Amino acid sequence: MNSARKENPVTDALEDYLETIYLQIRDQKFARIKDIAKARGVKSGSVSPAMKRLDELGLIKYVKREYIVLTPEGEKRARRVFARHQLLEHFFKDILNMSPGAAQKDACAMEHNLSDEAMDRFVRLFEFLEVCPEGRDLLEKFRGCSRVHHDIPCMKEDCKSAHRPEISEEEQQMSISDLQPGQSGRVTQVNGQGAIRQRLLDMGVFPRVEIEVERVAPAGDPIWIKLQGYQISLRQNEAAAVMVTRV
Amino acid sequence: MNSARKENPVTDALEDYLETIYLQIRDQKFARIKDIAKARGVKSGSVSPAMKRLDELGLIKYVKREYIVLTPEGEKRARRVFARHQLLEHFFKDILNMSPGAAQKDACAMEHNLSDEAMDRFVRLFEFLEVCPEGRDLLEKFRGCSRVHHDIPCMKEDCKSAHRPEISEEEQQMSISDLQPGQSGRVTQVNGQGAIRQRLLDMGVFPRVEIEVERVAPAGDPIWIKLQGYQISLRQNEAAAVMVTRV
DNA sequence: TCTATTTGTTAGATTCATCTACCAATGGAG
DNA sequence: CTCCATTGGTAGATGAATCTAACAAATAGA
Ligand SMILES: [Mn+2]
Ligand SMILES: [Mn+2]
Ligand SMILES: [Mn+2]
Ligand SMILES: [Mn+2]
Repeated sequence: MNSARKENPVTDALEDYLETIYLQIRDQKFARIKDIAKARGVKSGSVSPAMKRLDELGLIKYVKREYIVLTPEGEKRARRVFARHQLLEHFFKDILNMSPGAAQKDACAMEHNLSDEAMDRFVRLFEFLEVCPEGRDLLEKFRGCSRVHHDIPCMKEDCKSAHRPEISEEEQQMSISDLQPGQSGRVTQVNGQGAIRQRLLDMGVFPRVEIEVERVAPAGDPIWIKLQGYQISLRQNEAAAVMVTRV
Repeated sequence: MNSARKENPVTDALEDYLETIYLQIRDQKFARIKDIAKARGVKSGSVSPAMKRLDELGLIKYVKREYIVLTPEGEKRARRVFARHQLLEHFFKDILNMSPGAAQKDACAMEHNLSDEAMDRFVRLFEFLEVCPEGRDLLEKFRGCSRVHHDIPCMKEDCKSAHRPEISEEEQQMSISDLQPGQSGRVTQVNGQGAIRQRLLDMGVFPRVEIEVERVAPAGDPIWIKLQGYQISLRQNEAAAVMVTRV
C-alpha cells in the first residue's frame, strides 16, 4: 500500500494521526501527544516524531510541548480522511448490516485508499437508497429479505414465496452436487453457515462466478470443480450449499 | 496498516506477491521472479528476498533460480486474497459503476483488509441484487436512475417525475442556501459536478448527515455551517448544490 | 565450445513506523 | 522554593519494503 509515496508523502499512518487530531480538537478543544498515543494505541515515543513530520509537511503547527494545531491544509486533509471513514462506516453498518466494531475497523483500514471516484459512486448509491422512494423500498426489502438466503427463517412468510417462483420459471436452480461432470453452472446463492460458508467464500465461490464440474469421486465426496481458471475441490456438504443455474 | 503484524506475519505486500504468483501459475503454468517483478511494478532485487520470506512462512516452495510453486497453504491464502479482489472489483465495477481501472486499483488496495464479515455481507447483497427478481429490478432502476441525481439528462423521461413527487409530498426539499442561520437540515442529495462536488464530498457533505447553518455573510457568499461537530464554510455555489430536508 | 544475453542474487542504503529506555521540562503541592 | 508526578522528547534498535549496483548463473547463439 501507499506505493505512491513519491507523489504523496502523507502516509496512511500520518493520515490516521491527522484524523485523530481533528477529532480530538473537535471533541475536547485541544490535541496533545498523550491522548493521540492513547487513541491510536501507540506509545508517545512514536507520536512525537510523527508530529514533527506532520509539521514539516505543513499539515499541523507543532511547537514542542504545546498543543497541536491543524493548519488549513491539515484540516482539509483530516476532514477528507474523516469523511471517507464516515462514508465507509455508514455503508458497512447501515447498508450491509455489519456489526459496529467490524464496520469501524474496516472503514478505518480502507479510508486511505478509497478513490475519489468510489466516493462519488457511494454517494450516488446513498442518494438512491435513502432518497428515492424506490431505492428506499429496495433497501427495506433487502433488509427483510437477506435472511432468506441464509436458512434463517424469514420474518415475512411471503418473502420466500414472493421471490422463488419467478426465478424458477426462467432458470432452473440446482446445487453443485446436482451437476454431472462436464456440466457448468453460474453461482446464484451461497447457502450454508459457519465454516462451510467461510470456506466457500475464501475460495471465491460467489454469486455470478461460473463453475464447471470436472470430476466427482466415486462416493460423491470430493467434487473437483473449475472456477476462474483454477481447479478446487469441494466436500459434498460444501457443494450442496452452492446454488447454480445451468449455463 | 497491518498493525496486526504480530499475530499475522503475512503482510499486504506478501499477499500481493502470493496473488500474483497464483495468477501467473494459472495463466502461464509457472511463476518466476522476472514476471512477478514486472506484474507488481518492482525490481527483481525486491522480489528475491520476498520469495525467501514466503518460503520461510511455508506459503511457497522456492528453490533459487527455479520456478515458484505454491504450497497448499499458500494456494489457499492466495485464493482468498484473489477472491476478495474479485468481489470488490465486481462491486465497484458492476454495482457502483466505476471505471475498470479505478475498480481494479481500489479493489487491490482494499482486498487485504476486508473482514470476513464484510465478505459475507457483500455476498448477501449480490444474491439480492442479482438473484431476487425484486433486487434485479431495483438494480436496473438504480442504474437508470442514478443519472437523475447529477444533472445528467436521464434516458427515461419518466424517471424524474416518477420519483420526485412522492418525495416532495412528505419532505420539503430545499438547498442549503435556502436555509436561514440557525436552521438545520439533513442532506439528501449532493448535486453539482467537478470541483464543486469534489470539494463537498471531501468535506463530508453526504446524504444523511445533518448540518446547521450558523452564519451567512452579507453577500450570501461564504455560508458557515456546522457539520458533524465541526464548522466549515461553503461558497454560495457549493451550498446551492446541496439538497436538504428541514429537521 | 565460447560468448553474449537474460535472469536472478546479494550487499548496502533508504524510508517509514514502531518500540524501549532514558532523559528533560513543566507545573502543582506542600 | 523544592520535589515529585505527569508529560513529552531523544537515541538507538528492529523489521518491512523498497531501491541500486555489482555480481553470478543459466541459456541461447554462433
Ligand atoms: Mn485509518
Ligand atoms: Mn479512520
Ligand atoms: Mn493488493
Ligand atoms: Mn489484488
